[in-house]
Amino acid sequence: MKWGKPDNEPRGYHHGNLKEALVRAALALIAEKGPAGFTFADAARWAGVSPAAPYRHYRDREALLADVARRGFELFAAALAKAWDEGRPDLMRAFDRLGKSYLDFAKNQPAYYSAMFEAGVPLDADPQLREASETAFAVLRAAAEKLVLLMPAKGRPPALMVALHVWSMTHGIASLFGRGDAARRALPMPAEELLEASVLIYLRGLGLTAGAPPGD
Amino acid sequence: MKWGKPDNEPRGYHHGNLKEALVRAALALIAEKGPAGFTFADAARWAGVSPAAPYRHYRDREALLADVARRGFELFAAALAKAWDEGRPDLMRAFDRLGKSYLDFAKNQPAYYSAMFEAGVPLDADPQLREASETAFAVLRAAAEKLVLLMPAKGRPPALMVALHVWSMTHGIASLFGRGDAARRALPMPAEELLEASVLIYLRGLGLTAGAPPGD
DNA sequence: TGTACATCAGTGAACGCGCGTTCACTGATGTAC
DNA sequence: TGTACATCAGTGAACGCGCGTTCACTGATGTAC
Repeated sequence: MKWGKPDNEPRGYHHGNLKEALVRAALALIAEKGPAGFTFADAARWAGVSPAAPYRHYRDREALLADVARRGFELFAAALAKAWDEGRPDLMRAFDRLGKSYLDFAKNQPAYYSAMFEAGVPLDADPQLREASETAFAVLRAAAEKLVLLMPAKGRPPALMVALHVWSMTHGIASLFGRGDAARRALPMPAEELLEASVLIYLRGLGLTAGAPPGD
Repeated sequence: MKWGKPDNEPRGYHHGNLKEALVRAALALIAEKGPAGFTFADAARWAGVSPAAPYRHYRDREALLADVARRGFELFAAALAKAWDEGRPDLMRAFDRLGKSYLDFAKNQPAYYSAMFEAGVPLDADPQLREASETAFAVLRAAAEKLVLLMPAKGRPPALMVALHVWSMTHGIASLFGRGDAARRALPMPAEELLEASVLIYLRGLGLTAGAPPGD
């Protein structure tokens, strides 16, 4: 599965799209061996260029990884925003979609997720990276803002806290059970259901749902 | 901080305690540069022996890491069991201690925590590793068992699910905000408080607390 | 208590390997006129 | 439209380095008698 390589049709002296190819190489290699499991030279080999070529596009391996993380956060933010859809048709349904979309991303884009949260890329490596990560979190936060407005003003919890809680639950599930690799634990139920139940119980704890208690 | 090395007092031909020293070396190096950031040779150097010496004790770097993870889970299980203390003096207080103890471990033993949850060590690398990890989780599960018994039998959720929920929340917070390194996000409140609030809201959602809503 | 011997836990030199990085280079592309 | 030239994006050879791993070895320790 090397969609970065023209494989048959041999390319000329110039690759033409090496930067993109390197990103794809990084993703493929992360998926295969984890974020620490590949080298700059590997990426070059995967893209079918000489080991010196990547230096035209990235200062070093770190910079490539940071770029992958940045792109990941941008895709992530877009996916979350689309799922949230400004809270339509109603907040509960939209919130549910938001959580599922988060898990979906972790499951279907494990390489991006890895680069974003597990590769140890410092967020300040690149202002654009930090910005992308904040944009993604802003979606969650905006959703929390709207949610807490459903509560009576008196005992209303800080929206930021609610956002952090939901983020933690979701990331916890994604990171412990979300992916299918060997290091993860087996689960008696799908991760999506585990998350949905957890968020429902949490929201009920906030007084936000009138639903039946779990188990009924 | 090389407590593994006799430093001044030069040792003889035999190290005497190399296995332990290698474990300490791994912990120190993980703390310094992350679980992927050290080599077998590094560990030997840190312990002050030749690069061939570690082979007398571990098949390879993976085996060393797995041993560190195993020891980590054993310490972890002991800490959790002590905090839970069979639910004394009452379940709520004991449960609160349990969560705090989890976060404590993540914060004070980041190197162990890393080896256990982030180094990608497959649990089946070693039966003892798997067993240790299950012993740790069993504490959480036993606590959840007792907790759900407080609920009316009718709408009682599966204890396993409750245990997984709490584990996810805690691991999520620990992994996103628990440690002080550069890759983590800043928080408007201490991680312990964030967790405590989250668990309280969750338990209220289960109908388990009569406490006031947050913010009052 | 002494001695011979087996076993254990280290040494240090050596190897092949792949990595990161640099360098002068060259083929391809774009642009000014 | 053609040509000269600058710039760009690759090459490939080279380097020093540290790693993982092996090997025959040796010093220290434990034990049988």
